[in-house]
Amino acid sequence: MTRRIPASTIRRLSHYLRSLEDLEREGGQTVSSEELARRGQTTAAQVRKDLSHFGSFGKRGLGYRVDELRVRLRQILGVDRVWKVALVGAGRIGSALFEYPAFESRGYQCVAIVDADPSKIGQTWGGLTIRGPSELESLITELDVELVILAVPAKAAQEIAVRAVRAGVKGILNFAPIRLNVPASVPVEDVNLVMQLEALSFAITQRGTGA
Amino acid sequence: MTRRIPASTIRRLSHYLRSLEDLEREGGQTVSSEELARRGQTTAAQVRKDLSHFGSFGKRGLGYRVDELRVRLRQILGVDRVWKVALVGAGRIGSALFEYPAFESRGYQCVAIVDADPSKIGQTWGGLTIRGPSELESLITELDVELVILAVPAKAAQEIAVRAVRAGVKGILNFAPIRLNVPASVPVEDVNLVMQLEALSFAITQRGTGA
DNA sequence: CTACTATTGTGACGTTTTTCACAAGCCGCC
DNA sequence: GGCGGCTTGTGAAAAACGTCACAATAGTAG
Repeated sequence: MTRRIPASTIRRLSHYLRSLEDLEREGGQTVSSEELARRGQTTAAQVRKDLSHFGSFGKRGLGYRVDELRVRLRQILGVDRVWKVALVGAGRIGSALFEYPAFESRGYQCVAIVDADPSKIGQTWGGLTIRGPSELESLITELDVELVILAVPAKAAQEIAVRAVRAGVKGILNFAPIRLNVPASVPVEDVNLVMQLEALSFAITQRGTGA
Repeated sequence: MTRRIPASTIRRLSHYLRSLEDLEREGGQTVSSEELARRGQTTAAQVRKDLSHFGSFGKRGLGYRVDELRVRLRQILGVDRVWKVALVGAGRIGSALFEYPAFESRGYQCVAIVDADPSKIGQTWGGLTIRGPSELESLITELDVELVILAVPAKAAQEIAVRAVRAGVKGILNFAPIRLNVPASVPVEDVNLVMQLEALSFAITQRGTGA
């Protein structure tokens, strides 16, 4: 039923979950793989194959029950609970993230903010006081932080990452444009806007020349 | 020499380019596929295969000349020139992006800012006046905007996208959590932080249960 | 000039991911 | 209860992607 799951499957599951939430708001009771495919920019067979990695959730001839599949997907993705997050780096990006509504509403709860800038330390954002970097480990331990959002300059990122992992953090969302060196048991997701812009300029350039 | 290029290859090229820039700063003259692989979290064979899609840039026995390969990669990725960008949505995310230094330094020049909030229209950011949504098309046409960064709420995103494309925009960096419906000839890159967080929680959850 | 070292470029191979096609199963109707 | 329309779940086929191994070749030393 499950072995190694492709990263692309996970991305699609995430998208199916969003579609199911939309469907629920629209009052849909059941949905077919065909319909999920249409909303997810993929194929019906792909939807069924993705889901089949984890079990069989549909009824032949009928499709999937929207509420049931939504619950199952939330379990699979591990978002059927609250994740405590520490935001490290209270600059522009950090501030934008902190106010990002999709964030809290999806179970990612920011319980600590850390920044190195002395003029920021002690400020409060939405009831949360910004702490200094020296408090990183104690905050993680005491508040049971499992995820760190790393929004600090490249130079500082590696050190923070190592310390956070040592303090017990289980995953990192990394905005610094470097490859973090952490144990393989700690997943890291890189957010790399420059790379995405370059993918755009490549696609546009290619279209003009190549074909 | 070139057919259809995998998206993963493009991502890696982007990373090689960054490594080459680092190497140049460090004063390196030449570099082997081995060294690029080490810095790029991949294998030497993969590096050579990626590059071979576009030509043969190295010297056997010697490796690649850093400056030369950097120039070639910039051509391939289409970043050997300035791209004019319009930022649509001057909220938290838009503001963070606008100040993101990696941005301008890599040839993405923001030439227009648009927002629907009347209290924002007329403000200036770094010498640029924020315009209302009605001016979208004229700004794109008159300033030769080729890329749009879409940092508006989900509800508004689709309409803006269509209008931008009609006005001649060639690519979109989309922060709205929806799948934009635009012609296939216009590449869209989605920035989806929730998806990346869900990939983390999946990886962490899986590690605990599965194995 | 030859031998030796280093490292690329690439065809052959293996693995992973996607697509295809269809039997199995559910539902409603007569 | 049997028939027909739908839609899933899944092996098998195809395609995409990554790895391997090695011939080709640049440079160097003797």
